[in-house]
Parts: sequence; structure tokens; C-alpha cells
Amino acid sequence: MPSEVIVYESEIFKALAHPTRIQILHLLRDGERCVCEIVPALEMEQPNVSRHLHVLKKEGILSSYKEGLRVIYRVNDPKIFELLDLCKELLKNHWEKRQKTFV
Amino acid sequence: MPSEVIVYESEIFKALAHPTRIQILHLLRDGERCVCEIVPALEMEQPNVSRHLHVLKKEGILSSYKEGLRVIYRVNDPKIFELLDLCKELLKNHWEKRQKTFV
DNA sequence: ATTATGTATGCAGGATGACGCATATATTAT
DNA sequence: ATAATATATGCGTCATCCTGCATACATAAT
Repeated sequence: MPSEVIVYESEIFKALAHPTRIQILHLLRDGERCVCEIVPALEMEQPNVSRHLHVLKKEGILSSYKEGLRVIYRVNDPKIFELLDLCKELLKNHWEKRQKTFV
Repeated sequence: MPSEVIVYESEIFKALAHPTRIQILHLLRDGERCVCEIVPALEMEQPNVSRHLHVLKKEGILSSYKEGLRVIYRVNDPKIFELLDLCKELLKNHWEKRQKTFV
């Protein structure tokens, strides 16, 4: 029986466990964006994007507000970018080690 | 079409997206452990634990070696713990903000 | 060779996730 | 009220994940 915190952690990671959702976070890195900007940037169908946004919002990673017809999404805590960056560093280390091993 | 790095990142997150696997990482935090130590600590069936270990190993997060009958697993890069810690901080921030909002 | 021990894997079930398509909802403009 | 626009949701389908059970595999002991 894992502690509750561990379950919540796993849910955060689950929310990040899709390329499209990571792309969305990168798009929101320099500020909030409305769905109508996110959809064309991802070259993906609008309902699909809407669901991915919902997943991130449900986990408290994003929040949104309406402005006329548009819905604008933004990142709640910039620390999420540290998480993404750290993950990339991890991959870099791993990749460099592999290179050393196989070359 | 997400970049390859983003796909790899999402795969790391997917590997972390299960409470049991996070528990395993915590167990390995102060050093390597054999499966026969991990199984009772998790109170979970051995084949199931074995598969979760496999997921983490496949993503390059763990590696293993044999010692007689036993298989010993260890974390490849301690940076993975920074990732877990950062995630917990994120949760903490989020939770504190909720408290402020709802109280 | 046989037996015992530790670990991994095959298979089947149910659960969950992602996507495409159509459509509902909300807001604005006419 | 009607039409147009932006976003969200319902539904069906296919794929993937998680688990339990049985069993295979590897190593060591007798």
C-alpha cells in the first residue's frame, strides 16, 4: 500500500507521460495561450488537444480562464519546467553513457 | 510531430507513472537491493514486482546483475531522485495553494 | 540427476488511454 | 432568433497497461 503522496506523484508523472502534453507545456513556457493558438502549433485535431489540456488541468498543472469565445490556458507553477529540464538532463546523461559503452 | 527528445521524455515519465515503480525507486535510494528484498518490502506478488523492475530497466533507469541465484537492481543515475523530489515539491506547492484557496 | 530456490515470462482478464468523428455548449455578431 | 466561432464532450474502436496464475529458466545444493 503506497503512501498517498506517492500515488499523487505517479499521477503527475502520468499526466506528463504523453508527447503532446509535453509539447503543450513547452508552448506555454513563455506565457499563456488560447486553444486557438495551441491547436495549429500542434498540427492536431482540436478535440484531441482539448482532451490533453483537460488532463493537464485535472492534475493542477494548468489552469484556464475564458476571454470571450476563447479559453486561455496557463501553467500554474513554473517548477513544472524544472521537472521537464531535469528529465532532459537525465536523458542526456544516459545517452552519453550509452555512447561511451557502445563506441 | 513531436521531436524525438520529447518522445523519450514522455517515456521516462511513463516509466515513473505508477506508484509501485516510485516505491521501488525509494527502496533503491540508499543502495542496491535484490528482488528478494524488494518483494517483501512492497507486499506484492513476485511476478508483478519483476515486471515493474523490467519497465524501469527498459527505460535505462535501473540496471541489474546476478549474484548466484539473486538478481540485484540499482539506480543508474541518482538524478532520478532529484526528479522525484522536485515532483514532490510541486505537489507541496499545489497543495498549499489549494489550502489557501479553500480555507 | 534430482531437488530447491530465486527470478522471469506466457497467457488471459479487466481496466484505462488515445484517437477520430460527430455533436453539444457557450459566446458573440447580425 | 439565427448564424458563426471557439471549445468541450459523447461514443466507438483499437491499443496499451496492470494483474493473477501457472510455468519456464537459471543457479546452487545434495
